[in-house]
Amino acid sequence: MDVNLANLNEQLKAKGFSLTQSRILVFEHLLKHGPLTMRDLLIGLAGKLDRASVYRNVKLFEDLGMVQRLSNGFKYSLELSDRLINHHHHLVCIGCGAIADIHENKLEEHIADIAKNQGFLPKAHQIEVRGYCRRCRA
Amino acid sequence: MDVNLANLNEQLKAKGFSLTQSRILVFEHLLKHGPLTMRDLLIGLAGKLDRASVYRNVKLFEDLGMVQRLSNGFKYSLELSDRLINHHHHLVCIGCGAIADIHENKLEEHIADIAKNQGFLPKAHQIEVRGYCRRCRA
DNA sequence: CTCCCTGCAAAACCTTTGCAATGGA
DNA sequence: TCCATTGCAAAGGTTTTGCAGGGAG
Repeated sequence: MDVNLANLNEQLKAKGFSLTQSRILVFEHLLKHGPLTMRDLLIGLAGKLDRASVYRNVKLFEDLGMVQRLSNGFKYSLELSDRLINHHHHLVCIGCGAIADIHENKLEEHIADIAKNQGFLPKAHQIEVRGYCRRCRA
Repeated sequence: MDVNLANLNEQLKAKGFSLTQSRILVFEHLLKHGPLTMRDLLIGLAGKLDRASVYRNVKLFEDLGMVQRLSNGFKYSLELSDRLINHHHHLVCIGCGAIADIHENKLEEHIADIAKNQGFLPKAHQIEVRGYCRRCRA
């Protein structure tokens, strides 16, 4: 069994849920296609799985902390959570659309500190910086 | 006229739109109640204004850059934009949906520095921290 | 064999749109 | 007055739910 599917199985069993074909399909689709809107996820799984089951399983995965919802402009996307993929943020160029990653531990700590100072228990966060990349700033 | 209403009027007139009772109601509701879900905005204005007009005017305000959407899981909240109120970010409670503001100049500088270090000219950014507020962390 | 899980269909929401009437400048 | 704007009603989308049958353990 694939290491990631093993992970899914482990998470489900730990809470008394079953490893079903439906759940494998949803999980593998997210694993393969990265951040997806619910709409694209439904389209991608159409014919293999009922809409209701997609919604129910996405909700379950979220409750288990295996899937997170990201803001993506005004839309929302689903992706496997930080526990399963590398956590990072993005610099998005308004000029050419290029996307660069941000990996900054100090920034992560900074945000965690601010949340704690307000009595908040942070679970996830997202940062998006929009601007011009080196080539487009001229 | 209230200084904020004057601002609304100015923004509308600059693009050839009218200052109507409906628009005043929507604007004042957002000004008074801070970040609101569309649902709460509709409820708050029920009886004074038709749903369709709320949607149409929120959309207009967004186009004019006077209102911005905040992600809140799969939902979203609306608030007056940075041009009208101070620039800030949000702590969103997964438990009860409460939204608290973050005002941290050091964080702003930190993000600007990271962008610059990658040759990036930042124009805008958004940060969202999701977790549990003091009351919900129990 | 026993429930949990799924598909189906309908219900419940949420958002947009067409049109005639109204009201702002 | 003139045309943007509104309310109404209906359509179009999205998400949730009840229930009976099917699959995992």
